[in-house]
Amino acid sequence: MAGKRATINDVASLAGVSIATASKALNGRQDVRAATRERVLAAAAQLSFQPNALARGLLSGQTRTVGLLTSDSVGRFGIPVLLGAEDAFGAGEMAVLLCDARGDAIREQHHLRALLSRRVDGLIVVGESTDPRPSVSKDLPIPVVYAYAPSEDPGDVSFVPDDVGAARTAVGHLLALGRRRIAHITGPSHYKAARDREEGVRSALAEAGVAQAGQTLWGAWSQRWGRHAAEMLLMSEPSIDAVFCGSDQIAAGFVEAARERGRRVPDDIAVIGYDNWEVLSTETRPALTTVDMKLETLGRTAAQHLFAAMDGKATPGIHKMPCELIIRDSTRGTAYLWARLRAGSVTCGTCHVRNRCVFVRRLRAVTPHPASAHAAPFSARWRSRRGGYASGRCGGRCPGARRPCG
Amino acid sequence: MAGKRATINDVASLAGVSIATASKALNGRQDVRAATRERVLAAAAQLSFQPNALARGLLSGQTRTVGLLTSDSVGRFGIPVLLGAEDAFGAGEMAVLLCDARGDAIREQHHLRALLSRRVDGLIVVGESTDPRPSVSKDLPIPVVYAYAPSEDPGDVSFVPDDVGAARTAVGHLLALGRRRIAHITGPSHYKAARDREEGVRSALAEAGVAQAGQTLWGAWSQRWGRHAAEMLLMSEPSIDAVFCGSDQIAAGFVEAARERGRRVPDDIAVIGYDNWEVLSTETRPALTTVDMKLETLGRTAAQHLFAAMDGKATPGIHKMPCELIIRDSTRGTAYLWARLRAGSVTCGTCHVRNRCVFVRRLRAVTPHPASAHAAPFSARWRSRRGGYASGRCGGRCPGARRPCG
DNA sequence: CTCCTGGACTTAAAGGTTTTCGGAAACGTA
DNA sequence: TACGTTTCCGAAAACCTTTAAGTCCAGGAG
Repeated sequence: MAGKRATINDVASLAGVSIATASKALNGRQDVRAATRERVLAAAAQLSFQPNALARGLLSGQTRTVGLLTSDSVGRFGIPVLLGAEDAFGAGEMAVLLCDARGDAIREQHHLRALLSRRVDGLIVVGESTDPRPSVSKDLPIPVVYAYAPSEDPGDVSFVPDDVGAARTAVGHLLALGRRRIAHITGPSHYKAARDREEGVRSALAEAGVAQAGQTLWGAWSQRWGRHAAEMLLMSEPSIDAVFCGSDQIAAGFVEAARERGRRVPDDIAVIGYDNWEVLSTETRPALTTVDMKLETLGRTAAQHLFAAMDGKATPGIHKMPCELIIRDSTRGTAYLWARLRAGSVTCGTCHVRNRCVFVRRLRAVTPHPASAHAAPFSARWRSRRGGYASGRCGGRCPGARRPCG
Repeated sequence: MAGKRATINDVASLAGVSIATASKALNGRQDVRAATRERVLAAAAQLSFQPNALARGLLSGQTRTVGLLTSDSVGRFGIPVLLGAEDAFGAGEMAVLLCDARGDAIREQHHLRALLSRRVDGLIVVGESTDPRPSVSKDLPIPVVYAYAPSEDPGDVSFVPDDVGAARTAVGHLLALGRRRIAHITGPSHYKAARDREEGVRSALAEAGVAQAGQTLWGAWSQRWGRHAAEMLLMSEPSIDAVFCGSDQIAAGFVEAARERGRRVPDDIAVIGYDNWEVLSTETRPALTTVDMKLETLGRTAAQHLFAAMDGKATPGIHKMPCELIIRDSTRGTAYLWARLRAGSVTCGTCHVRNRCVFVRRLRAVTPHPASAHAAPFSARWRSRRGGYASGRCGGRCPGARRPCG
């Protein structure tokens, strides 16, 4: 801890100029001789002067600070959004004031007042589910953007994942693999996310003229429900060859129970999860094909639009952000991959590089529909060195991969 | 969005008093007639006046804001600490300014300057591992507290989990269960956390005069390493009856591989994890006995000590925070529980209530050493209604339980 | 009557910075 | 010398709130 903090006054007197000149020199403005500026800068460095953001903000009316109001940051969904937003802001000179209301409206009002009194330049409200939430923007002197949970007021700016589209893509993937007996297990029906995904499933199946295998099973988001549902489903619909699950937890439970019942994944039943919660999706065997909601991107986009709104360029409405299907071993099969490859939109589920994975390149080189190209690029020796868990990995040779695969 | 924000000046003139009187009325101070105060308050409400925290802070020199500097909030460990801290601050009128340096020292310096220029009253630095990190507190005009990762400077205030003690407790639990062939699988040896836990294991075993089964296996924190290590260990030390794992991921991998090799958990081998990462520890079968580092408590404590430090009551040094062993099915066995019960420190792994779980009460009532009391309170019918996964749950009847069990 | 007391209110300063405007000096031109 | 222009710098206002100090007045005591 040092003593008193230096003010521009101290800098000015040390440099032998007035505070006005010091201010101009420090802020790189005109009307200061080079030699004088030099002197001021030297004095500032000597005193390790830090301009007082409070005084500056008081004068300019801008604090270069935004509020991040979350209703439940314990939830897994708020965090990535928060990080994406922090990322976008941090790139500039913005700071983030974090408030967690814990789902309590009173506490939310309290935090809102605190943020307002701190004169934040903008506000991001991030929710814990995709169900619409009450607007806070009424009569607020600053722009507000909603992330993950949209505002009930369509005049507000909201960003949500496109659950309907993602479910449609997922089911399309199963159909392209040739699966025709497709079941759907999901969470509680009072979640809009569950209902939206169900809508996507229905629409994709209807479009293909395929009937759903059994009824949609509504339950919880948990692994336990996945196991339970698997038992019920395998009893009532023994002929299913694919399942779309509303969460990775459900999918992990399903895979476990199915295996115990003697069904192989993906050979007998292809399984798709949701959320790309990596501890589950990449660590279970087989690794789960799953929907990644790109929540960090969503948060970043929300932050960028908040910037735009602070410049007066608001874009009202509920913006649906595209999700991405991450294809892994639980839907191994190449027909669909091949089609996506032509369209140029295959992403390696491990290294996250588009069209670069050795696996995909090999696939392109060999044949339009190789029967089991997925594990092909890897020699038995290489696989055994890796403990046998390497199938579908690209062996770390992807150029530009974020992390080595395998 | 409303127009211009009201200042205390507007309030004063609307109420027909001077700004000094308005300030006094608003802040509930003496020397204001009741009727006048009434008038001012009404005016403030009418204009929805929010005092400008900037101006207030400029004058008082206190912003009632603290900085939270994290080196990697993506890590699982930073988040709970952050939440605990936010919790402690939010209870007062403090706000939290969040900065994520992403492990980059340059960026950290940048954020530090930004926080300083915003005149935060204090700073919490939270790290992503328990390895000591460089101090930032040199010549800082504000108090700093380190959470999870301690500062290299022993003169700073740091809070870290007591990894040594937790490992000792965990191994003590295994010994009390009668296990004598105890192995240890953990993460990379360049992690202080791994080395500390190893020290705890060694000390507990030495104290009991029991030799460790095989060498400590150092690897990664991943599920894959758990599987791999299990294969190696079951080959080289087939007689093991317990394993202490450095993380829940390792433990989950171990359980999976052990089961495939025909070993039952916990009957043949008792398994303990670390972190109490609930998606793994409660959802795997059997649910994992594991060490909970109480990171939220750690964060809260750090925040409280920051308050104290802001009052000049700093408590330098590295404070080791106690961890808690959460006993679940993967070490099912009652001898040890019974001993802990006498000491009054058994916590139900599901509902987190001390000594209240039906299981524990039943245990107390029946016999000092029931052979299989764990599943006893549950009728076969109740279990089948629950899908058979209910063993060890208390059936939701715990008084004061945070959430229904089972 | 004066003096004192205390209550109710106002004035003014302070806090640190930015910005506008005016002043002074230097220089060139008539 | 007189005057205009350019360059550099300083004085002061502004931002909004809090607070110490001061004013004013009514009422009580002497």
